[in-house]
Amino acid sequence: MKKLILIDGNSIAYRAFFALPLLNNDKGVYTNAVYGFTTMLLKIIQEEKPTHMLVAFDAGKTTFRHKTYEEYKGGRQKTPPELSEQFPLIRELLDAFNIKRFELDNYEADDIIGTLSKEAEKEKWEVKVVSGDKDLLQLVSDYVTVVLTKKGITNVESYDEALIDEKYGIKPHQIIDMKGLMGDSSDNIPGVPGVGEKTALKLLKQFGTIENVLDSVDDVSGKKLKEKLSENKEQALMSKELATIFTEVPYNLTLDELKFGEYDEEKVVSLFKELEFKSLVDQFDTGVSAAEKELEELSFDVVEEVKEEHLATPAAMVVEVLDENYHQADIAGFALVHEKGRYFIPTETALRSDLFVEWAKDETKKKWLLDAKRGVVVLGWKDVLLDGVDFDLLMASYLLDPSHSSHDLSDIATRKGAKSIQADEAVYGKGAKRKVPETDVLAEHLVRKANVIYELKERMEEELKKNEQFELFKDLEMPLSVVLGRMETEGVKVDIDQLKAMGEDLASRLAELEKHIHEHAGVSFNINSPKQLGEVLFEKLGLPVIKKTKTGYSTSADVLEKLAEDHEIIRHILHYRQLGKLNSTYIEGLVKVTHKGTSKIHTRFNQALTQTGRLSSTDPNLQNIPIRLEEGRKIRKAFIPSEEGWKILAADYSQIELRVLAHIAQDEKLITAFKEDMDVHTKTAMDVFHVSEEDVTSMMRRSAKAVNFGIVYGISDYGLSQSLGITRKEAAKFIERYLASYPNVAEYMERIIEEARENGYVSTLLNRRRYLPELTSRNFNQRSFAERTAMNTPIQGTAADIIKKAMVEMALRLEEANLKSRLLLQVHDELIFEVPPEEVDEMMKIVPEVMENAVELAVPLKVDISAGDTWYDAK
DNA sequence: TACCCCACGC
DNA sequence: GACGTACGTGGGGTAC
Repeated sequence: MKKLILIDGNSIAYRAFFALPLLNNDKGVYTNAVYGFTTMLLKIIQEEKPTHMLVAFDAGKTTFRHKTYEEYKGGRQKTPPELSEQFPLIRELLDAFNIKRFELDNYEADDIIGTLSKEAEKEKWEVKVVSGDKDLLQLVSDYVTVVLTKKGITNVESYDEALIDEKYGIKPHQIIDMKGLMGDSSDNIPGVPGVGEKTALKLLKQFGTIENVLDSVDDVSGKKLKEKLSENKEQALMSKELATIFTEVPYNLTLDELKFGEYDEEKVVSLFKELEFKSLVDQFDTGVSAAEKELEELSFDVVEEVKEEHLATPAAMVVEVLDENYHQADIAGFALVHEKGRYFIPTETALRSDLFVEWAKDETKKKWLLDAKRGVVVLGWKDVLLDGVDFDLLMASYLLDPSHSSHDLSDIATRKGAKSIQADEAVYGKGAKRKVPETDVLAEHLVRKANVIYELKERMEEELKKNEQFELFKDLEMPLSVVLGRMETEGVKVDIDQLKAMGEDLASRLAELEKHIHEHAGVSFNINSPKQLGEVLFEKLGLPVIKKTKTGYSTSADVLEKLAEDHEIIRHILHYRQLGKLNSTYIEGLVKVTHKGTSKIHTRFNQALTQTGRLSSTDPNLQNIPIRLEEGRKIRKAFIPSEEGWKILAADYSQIELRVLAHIAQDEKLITAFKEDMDVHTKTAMDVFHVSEEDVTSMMRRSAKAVNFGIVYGISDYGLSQSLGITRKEAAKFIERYLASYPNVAEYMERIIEEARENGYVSTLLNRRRYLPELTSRNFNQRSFAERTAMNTPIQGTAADIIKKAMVEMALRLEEANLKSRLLLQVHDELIFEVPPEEVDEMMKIVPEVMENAVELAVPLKVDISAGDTWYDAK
């Protein structure tokens, strides 16, 4: 049975505002109406357990009723600003709860509610209307109940036909007749003077409707009343009209769209935190609430010896590893859920079973996992091949909405309205306390997880298909996770002795520098402490303070650069910082994670994290190995092929983002520039400064490059001003000139923002999505940020799509051609391979071919490639 | 342990 | 006008 709750947003907000004292949070934002609204909402959800919900708001000042009666709602007190400023927060709240809200010019919330309640009634849904306004009672029927606030906000009364009859002695449809007669001072509906509730009801009991009353005025008892009725005939009819809810509002919603149930708990909690609704935060915070929730009984078997019957497919599969870093990690246990049953399989039982191992590697046996790469890699380390992965809930969740910061199964389950399960953290503990629990606890938790995966697979795929993201999911990200898993498992070989030698060299130079700096300062202090450094520079040495941070003086590189002239010590400090970074992050950091026996580093690529679709790399991050300064670049000499005589081959896309921009914006000038393989920064300089190629100075090119950079990364005028060392105004002018030079780009920027506002999201070439709810934010910064994101994400995201596609195709090609070459790393626009000497020539041909033809754009894609003995030499 | 500052890559 | 402004990861310091 479907149950629809329709809430009169304005009415409830007003009630809440006046019922509660003016609360505000520490930022001075008033929150009492939001708070009241929230408690009301939660109560309704909890008590009514609706399947569908909608909150309607009044839009604007005038409605069609003003045409009938100019004075409609006249004389009303203006909404207090303390209340109006809370409406955007209420909208935000509803969005966080994934509750549809709706408002429409010319119509009141009542009319929207009326229309939808009639609609739902036709479908025989149960409808509850929530408001503080008695007018709504006219909607009551066999299917529709109206819940009116009594005192305060959570004190309510449900009206059905019987209660209306009991209270008023009339039918719901007569409510409008009652209003017509008695009027409504709050809406400035006149009614008939001298007629109040009592008289109105008496008349209606006798005559039924206003029309009948007026037609039979002669039969009305009381001389005065007769007179009043005759005199105010028109007014009474008009009043009835005004009180009548219009139930044919044109709306573009379907009832199905009002579905309620899946929402982002994180968003809700973070909004509650922002609003300082402490009690609600406690109630909602994931760990707590999930742990407290009663879990439904779920039966399962613990497998003692793997048999055929345990291995039906398709099967949801959990390969549990507690360590965040799954490389060479212990498996805590397995769970399988399929149509034949639910099973927990202890690690050893599974791994020593030939049946299980054969099943795992059988491509035709379909497996559904959460984080397939994790499962594949961890089993790979145990020499168990996992094939036939047919569904990855992690990837599905990420593609549907990358903005969720957690893809913990319990979070996904909550969001998607699946059976709730405990968060891993609640079962395993966190930090130092994290450990494998008792077997029965573990077994049940794993089975529950597999069960959720099993439950959600179809629905997630449906959603992906609806979004036209199924191909992206199935043909790109899923195969890519296998490719990435292989890259991670393969690892990159490092020359550990060379790293250590560089470290020793750095250490001694750092000691030298430290001595110099302390001498210059006249005091011994920790140079790595921004606090101590700030005190030395700005208090002891009295250097001018350029910038402050929240906690003290800023000592960032750009600040220090500005002080370089003022004191000799600054150069040394900058150098110290540079070498210190190299030593701690890159030398010590890399040595720490290099496997002793194999001298290899196994990073993990996070495929479900960035908002744009790029990958990220952790433990260690191999996507930020130094290159720009020679000193740091030398680190790359330590990255070597894993086999004697092999080469490192690096292939990078040239200006892929700007090529993508040229394509998306269909900008002829840019397209031509790329077709002619021009230097794009020089070309930009020519166009922006209106000079010929010969007249482009290095300064102009540098500026043009910075602007192009800004376009690609979506930086603001402020960001551009920082990178060019100019004022914000100048930077803004610069951007303006750029856009004037490339009108199609300017047009694209406008169009994409408009489109994003309409759709609520932007997409890439391969339909990757990013939702941008802040585009309608009342906060200038949030909105501007969302606008830049709207412009930038399709560019960066499409570039990510392209290289991902190239990776998947490259893996296929290597296999087909039976090549020994291996893909090792991806650095956003660059692929790193290790290649046996006899394959170098072939790879130098194949790699660019695959990369350049990954997709077809209006401009050619260009790949630069080179090979060398180390990563350093592949330049 | 959580946060800040700083710095590396794209 | 809006006062904070590409995306990531990681190391070191510091306050709790």
